Amino acid sequence: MKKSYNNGVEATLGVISGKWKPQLLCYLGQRPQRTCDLRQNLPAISQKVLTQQLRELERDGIISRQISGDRAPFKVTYALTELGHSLGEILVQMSLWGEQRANQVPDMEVTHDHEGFTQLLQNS
Amino acid sequence: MKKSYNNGVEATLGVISGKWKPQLLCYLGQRPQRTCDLRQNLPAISQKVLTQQLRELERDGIISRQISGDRAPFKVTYALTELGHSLGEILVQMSLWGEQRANQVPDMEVTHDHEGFTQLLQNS
DNA sequence: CGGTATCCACAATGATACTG
DNA sequence: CAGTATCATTGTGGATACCG
Repeated sequence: MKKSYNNGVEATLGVISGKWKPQLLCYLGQRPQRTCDLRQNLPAISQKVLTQQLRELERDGIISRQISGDRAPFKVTYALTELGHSLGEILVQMSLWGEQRANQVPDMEVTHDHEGFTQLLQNS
Repeated sequence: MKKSYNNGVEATLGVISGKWKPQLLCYLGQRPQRTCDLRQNLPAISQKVLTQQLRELERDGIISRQISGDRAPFKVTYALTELGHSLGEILVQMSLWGEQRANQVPDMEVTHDHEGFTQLLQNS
């Protein structure tokens, strides 16, 4: 069945929305990473949800998945695709806007700055 | 309690994510609107959820709410704030990215183009 | 007209145990 | 090491009735 959105904003949100996706995109923007690397960067995520979010990003063409090894233990590496890199400008802008906003609202904080996402831009 | 985000992207998503928020921002970007106007533009939304999403946007400083009339029936008008307008560039970029993507994926369509959001930019 | 209150359905995320 | 299966929990949105 055909997926229909009212506007492009919703379509984009459909790709980057997800509890861990911004962080995953940030880390993968720096360099390709193995599953265990991602788990180390995100200790709080469960195996199931990590796989879920990665599968969705892969299905949407944002990241690639490459397996090496013929038998367990396998080595799986995820990397941003060209389409993934094309999200760079949007993510940087969103990051900057969110940071500015957090600086103006007392009860809000942003723990990591936008630098991670700017690197995503450069590597493209 | 202090709301904490890992990065600015999540903070921004916290503001614009919501089933009807992109459409609400699009319509309010054109001109201020009364509740009944919004309901007419969005026939499928329930009263409860409409109020919910508007309250959240108001709490986040994206829109303003003005009541006129001392007794029922009241007249309530919503309008984008300056902060709301500052989302314009991000929304336009997201809209464009989403449209391009829909053009490349067979099973995806975007029914309204980005023009609505560009008007949001001009009125600021 | 605009909004609230209640109750309900479903989607998204999480915990845990298990597999090749 | 990476992933799946199952079940529990939570959050978001929807249906309906009612209020000033």
